[in-house]
Amino acid sequence: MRTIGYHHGDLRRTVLDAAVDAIGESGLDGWSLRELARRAGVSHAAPAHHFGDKAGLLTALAAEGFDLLADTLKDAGPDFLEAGLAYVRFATAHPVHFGVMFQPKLYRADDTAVRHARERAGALLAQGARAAEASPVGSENTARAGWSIAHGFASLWLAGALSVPPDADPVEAARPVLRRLLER
Amino acid sequence: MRTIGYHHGDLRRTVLDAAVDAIGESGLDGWSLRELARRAGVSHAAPAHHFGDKAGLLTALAAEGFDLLADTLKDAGPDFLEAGLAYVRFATAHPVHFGVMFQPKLYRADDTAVRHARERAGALLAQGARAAEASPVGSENTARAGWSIAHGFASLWLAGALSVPPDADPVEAARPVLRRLLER
DNA sequence: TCTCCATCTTTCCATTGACAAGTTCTTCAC
DNA sequence: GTGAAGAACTTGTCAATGGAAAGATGGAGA
Repeated sequence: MRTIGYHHGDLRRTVLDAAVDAIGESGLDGWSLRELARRAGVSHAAPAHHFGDKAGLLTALAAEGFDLLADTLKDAGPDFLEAGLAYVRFATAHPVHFGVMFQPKLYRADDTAVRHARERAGALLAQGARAAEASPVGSENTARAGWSIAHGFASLWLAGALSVPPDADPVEAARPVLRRLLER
Repeated sequence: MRTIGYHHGDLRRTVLDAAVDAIGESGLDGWSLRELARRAGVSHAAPAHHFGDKAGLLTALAAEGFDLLADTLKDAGPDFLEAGLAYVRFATAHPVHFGVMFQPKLYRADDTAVRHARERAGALLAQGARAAEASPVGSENTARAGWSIAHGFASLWLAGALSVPPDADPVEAARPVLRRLLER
């Protein structure tokens, strides 16, 4: 990989990383394509070649996010609780991706790469739900409950809405909360 | 209320409503202060007098959102399930407010009006959690579980992530899901 | 009636997103 | 090894935007 000269070498990756940094620092509307180009040391129009426009860049981020989520869920295995904790682990490890993924108006949700990655993650989520509920009766609601509680906890954590010690581990904080859904 | 002449009469309210419309149509970055001013029939700098800047307008929206949420929770009473359903009802009835409220980087979360409204809503939420769990042991996790599942369901519903009939009622769809947390 | 001040307008500038056209480099067929 | 084709990037441009500054308007109270 070269980093000097007319051809950057890995501009697509560099701009995506810069976007994650910039959005992480300043929020979903505190960044510009031109700023990313400056950070990457290229001209202001270079990112457009790879992503088209802002929505195109966010589309790439969303696709990458669903893929990372699927990877995390796959590593966690089919256990219901572990899948939920993996979901929280992904969201807190990749907060920018997570934030973009579930704001479909910001990107092209019907993009092929996004659809494939989202379906892969969805299949792994459904697998975790089937592990918890053997009977098919009501299994859809069980799946939605598990997805909801994991998604909700992650969202509230990232929004800073939960009053927790500053150095707390989100996954360990989530464990007793997600358990509430299983044990009673 | 007048709508012509130098003084608009109720520009603040008008611009807030226009912002809700615009964000609802085009998403959180598909709107501009100048567009809102045009919709309201005033000069492009008029909104700045009431809100300062974009973050100021979103701050007003967030404060209004937490107030509306508190109102909805108050109407629902202290029952745990009803509070959760009220949470979903608020989120789906005011999706733009809900979306802004939990993206604190977009506005000034330490604003006085926002803080007061958020604390009022938080107190009502905590009251619903106490109703479910008499013993103080683990009640914090119960509260977080309830908030998480309601927040998660609402977020996923608004993101279009749940596969449901197009005319389905979100509150009725949420009922069996939230029940999973109570009955087992 | 006079004065103060909230409300709104006009003017201005740096920044941005997006497009068009041109330049540099790489790759691959022959 | 060479030359054509295309990918990667640059330069130039334009309308739109956010935000600030300074001025105009009119309502409300003394």
